[in-house]
Amino acid sequence: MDNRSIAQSIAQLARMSAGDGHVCGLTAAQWNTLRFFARANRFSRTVSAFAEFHATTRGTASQTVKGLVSEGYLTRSRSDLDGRSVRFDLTDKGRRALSQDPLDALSEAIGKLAPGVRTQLASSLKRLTEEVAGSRGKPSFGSCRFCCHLACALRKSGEEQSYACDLLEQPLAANDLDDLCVNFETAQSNAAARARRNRKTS
Amino acid sequence: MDNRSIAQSIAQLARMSAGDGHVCGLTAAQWNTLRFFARANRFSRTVSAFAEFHATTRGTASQTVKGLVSEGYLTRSRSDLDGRSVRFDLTDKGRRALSQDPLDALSEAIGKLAPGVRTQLASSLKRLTEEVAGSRGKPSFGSCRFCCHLACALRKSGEEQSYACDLLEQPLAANDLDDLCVNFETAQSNAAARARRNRKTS
DNA sequence: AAAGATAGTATCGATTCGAAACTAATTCCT
DNA sequence: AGGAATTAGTTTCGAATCGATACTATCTTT
Repeated sequence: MDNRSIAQSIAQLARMSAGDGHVCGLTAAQWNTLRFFARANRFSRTVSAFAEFHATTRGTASQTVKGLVSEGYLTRSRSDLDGRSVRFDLTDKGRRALSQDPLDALSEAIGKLAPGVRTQLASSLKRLTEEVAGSRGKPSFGSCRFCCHLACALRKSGEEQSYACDLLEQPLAANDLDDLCVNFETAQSNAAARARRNRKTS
Repeated sequence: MDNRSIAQSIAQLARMSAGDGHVCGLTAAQWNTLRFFARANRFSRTVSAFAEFHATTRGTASQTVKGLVSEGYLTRSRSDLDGRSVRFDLTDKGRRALSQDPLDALSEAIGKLAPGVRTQLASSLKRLTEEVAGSRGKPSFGSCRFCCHLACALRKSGEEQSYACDLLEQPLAANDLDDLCVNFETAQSNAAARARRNRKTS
């Protein structure tokens, strides 16, 4: 099986699963949007971040989000840190809808793989995502847990660890660590970016 | 990393690669169509087979194909076996276009994986495709090489092997064996279908 | 304080898609 | 053999999607 066939089978799998049109009254674009806002952390639940993730324009993303807000799947709230910024959060209706996500057929199939095979698959996909994203100069969206901006500190009192984002200088809860973030960067890509900056200012 | 995240990263990878809009003047739908007609065998290069593969309707598929024919990427020819059937084949222009396929970024990334990892990935994807296709009662599209309808025979004269499709009763060349076919069936799914038929007629 | 960048929204036209209606050829069923 | 049911492909129509562009508001830089 050659590389091109494997690439196509990834595309094929995504197409079959992504909800062929309308399931539960939601379109494919709307499902993708709900999924994103369910997995993104509080810094990333914005129109811009979603547009980048979904590889579309902000205008299109804004429309899709607007539709979901008016149908009660998302709530809209302005940020108090940045007056331009708006954050969108899933409502209960949104969460309930996601429990019928057509993509679950794929999730379940993945669950049936042997544990070792599953882990191997996850790491291959992560690798491929970084590679492809890198080759077109886009950020690759990952979780804080593997991000170079994650700062850990042991609290004086007790054994508890506390986490924070070094870039945004904001605290992070332990169960925030696996959410997607726009600002995700690996140690490598960060070093590369730093080098680029230095070259420019010199 | 949970199953749902893995499922989403497959979707994400496909989206990033599938050509975000227009590359070389072709839309995402058109790229998918060209890819299919490049890989499908002569029994499967039809509107219906493509519609099924691409999880869309025959009407939509017909439109996309018509566009590619009028732009010179595909040729249209009626079948002489079945008066209803029409076969579409890639032109040189079509083949040339495919050499700039945006999906190649993913193919190349796959090529950089270690051989063992790559093989493991391919087999996981095959497994997942069958699983998901099975769960919604759709055929899963595979190559003759692994199909239960492949019949082999050793020619009397010489060591040469000859191949044929048992279902369509048509000869197959050696380099047809890796092309996609609508009629693909594994031994298991064939047995299941046979059992279903027997139950009905009894 | 002015210039520029960034977040989000609104509008327009082109494209896409799915549903349904339609033609033509083939197969199934007595 | 002859009519009903299927199947292959096309066409048409309306809804949804998307990208480009222009626009407002806020923040940042100088």
